[in-house]
Amino acid sequence: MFKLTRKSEYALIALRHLQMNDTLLSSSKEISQMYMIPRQVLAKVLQKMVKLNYIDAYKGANGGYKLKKSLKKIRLAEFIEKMEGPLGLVDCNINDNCDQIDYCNIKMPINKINENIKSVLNKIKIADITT
Amino acid sequence: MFKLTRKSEYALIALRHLQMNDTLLSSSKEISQMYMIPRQVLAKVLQKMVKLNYIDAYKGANGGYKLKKSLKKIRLAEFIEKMEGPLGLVDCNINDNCDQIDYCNIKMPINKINENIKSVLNKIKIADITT
DNA sequence: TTATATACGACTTTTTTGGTCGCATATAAA
DNA sequence: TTTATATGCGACCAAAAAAGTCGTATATAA
Repeated sequence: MFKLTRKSEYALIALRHLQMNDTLLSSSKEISQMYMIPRQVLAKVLQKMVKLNYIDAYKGANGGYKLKKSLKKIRLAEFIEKMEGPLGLVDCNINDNCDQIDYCNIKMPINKINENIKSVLNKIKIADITT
Repeated sequence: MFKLTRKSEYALIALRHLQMNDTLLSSSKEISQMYMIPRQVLAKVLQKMVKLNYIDAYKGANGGYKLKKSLKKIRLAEFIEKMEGPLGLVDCNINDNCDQIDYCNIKMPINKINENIKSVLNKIKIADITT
């Protein structure tokens, strides 16, 4: 209703783990076991972060993941949006095929709130919440 | 993922309508038709707002709803929490029977973010987004 | 060559949300 | 006092989103 998906939680947990083990590689197996996260789910989250250039992947035996970007430089709102789509109080700001749009009396003001929330979340860096 | 439920949207739309028609009663039928909102769903939302003391209900023919509390005095975060449960980035802050809690490395910092978000949403009054 | 890692699409299950139905109760007005 | 029309509410069903699983391909260190 007004919270992150589990995938984003897993992502944050994984990022923190990678940060703490910055010198070595960490595999999805290792992380999933340590934090009781379903392996395959975590794997996909990690793969997504690879694509988003947050982390690097190394294939093959002894492979794993490693931070690519400093967590101090990743803004929270940006991260959430990339991981789980546009953030905003209501849908209509995002996908504009809303039946009620002609009758809706709260669209514009809600847009302002969305901007406020984004701005708050963008002042926060991932490192702020994992350190 | 990070937005209001439709019920809260409906609630906001209804509140605004009631505000504009402050002198008379508005029925759920009237509001549902005007904004293309399913009648029964809206009815429940209105009933909930009655229980929460935001609006007054008048039964019987010519009955309907009327604002009870000024929208200028209702804080957004408080409203959202009462309408759809605790708000926060992650569940674990709320319901503490989380399997991962012992292993989770982000709980406390996330709590701070939750407080930030709440504080932002609490500075906003319903009237701010319906006027 | 084998064991072990990532990559990824298809699929299923579970949970949450959205919406419907039926019936009880209250009340204004004919 | 009957009728039409409102709210109140619990049980139920449907749709959508989120969470999790499975199978298979590919890369690579030992």
